Amino acid sequence: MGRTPCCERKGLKKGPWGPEEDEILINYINEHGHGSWRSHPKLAGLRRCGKSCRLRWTNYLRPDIKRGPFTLDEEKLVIQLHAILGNRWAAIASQLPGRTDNEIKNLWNTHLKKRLLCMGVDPLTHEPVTSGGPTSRPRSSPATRHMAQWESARLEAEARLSKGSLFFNSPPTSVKPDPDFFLRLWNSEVGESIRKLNGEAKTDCRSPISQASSSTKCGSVSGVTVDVGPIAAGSSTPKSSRTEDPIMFDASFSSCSNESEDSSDTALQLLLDFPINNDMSFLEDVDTYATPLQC
DNA sequence: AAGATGCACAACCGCATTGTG
DNA sequence: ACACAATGCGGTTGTGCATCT
Repeated sequence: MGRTPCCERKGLKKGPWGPEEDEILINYINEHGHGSWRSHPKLAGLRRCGKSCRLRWTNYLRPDIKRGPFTLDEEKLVIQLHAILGNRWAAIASQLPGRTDNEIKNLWNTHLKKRLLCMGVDPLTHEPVTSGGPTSRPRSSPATRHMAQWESARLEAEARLSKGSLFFNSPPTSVKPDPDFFLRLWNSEVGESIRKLNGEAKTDCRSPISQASSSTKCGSVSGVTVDVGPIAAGSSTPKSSRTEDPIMFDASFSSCSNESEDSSDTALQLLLDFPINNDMSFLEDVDTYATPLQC
């Protein structure tokens, strides 16, 4: 579809960026804004393609990027969001201020995936590994059980959402489950109010989201007010679904059947109940689970 | 000490999506 | 409605560094 070849012109530099190039790019963007990435390198005097400039800026040079290792809260959040969203790194990154999709992707591929495997949890499905997988832990460890429980609720909810128009009023052709629903749910006032209720009832079992939101390290997840999107339109892409229409969401949410409510409640409840202080303690036990040799 | 191996991360590639005329 | 350009995104690769043998 009209894909434009990148770096097709001869003489464009590839590979690692040098400090001079970084400086040129930063100076140019500070002065002119990034504008059109395509015309950028030429105007800035860089022998790079626009795509390369954009990537360098968004993944490395942007001033709001948080460098340094991921905190435990951030890692927990990544795991939970991955269970909801799958490999949608940009969507996950949007919940972690200062972190880039590339960074999260790398974190997942180099650390978290292995650690989940060591825990006996399939990093793709977040289900327990059934056959003698690469785990030395009992398959029925609390973390495993809870993840399986969560996954089963999620799948159940997705199945119901996909077959029913009750939730989304989606066109008949749209049978794909919408994982964004959960993200929107997390970020919605509904989710927040339930989190609050949950927090009052069980202060020790707050979701990592709310925990992260109260943490100065992890930023402003709860600062997001309702961002629920056109559920009725059944859209599944983050960009197109961001219409910020809480009323529509509330209407859909409150008009759903008891069954659907049950499933979303179950899913949300599991999110809220996620045992961050206990069952996910494996994350803190880096020495035990970090290296494959010790699995 | 030197080579082999593994790991972490930056960058690239190519497809998908969105915007525009 | 269509074609094309621009941008976004996820998968993959390359490279430098650290650790191991």
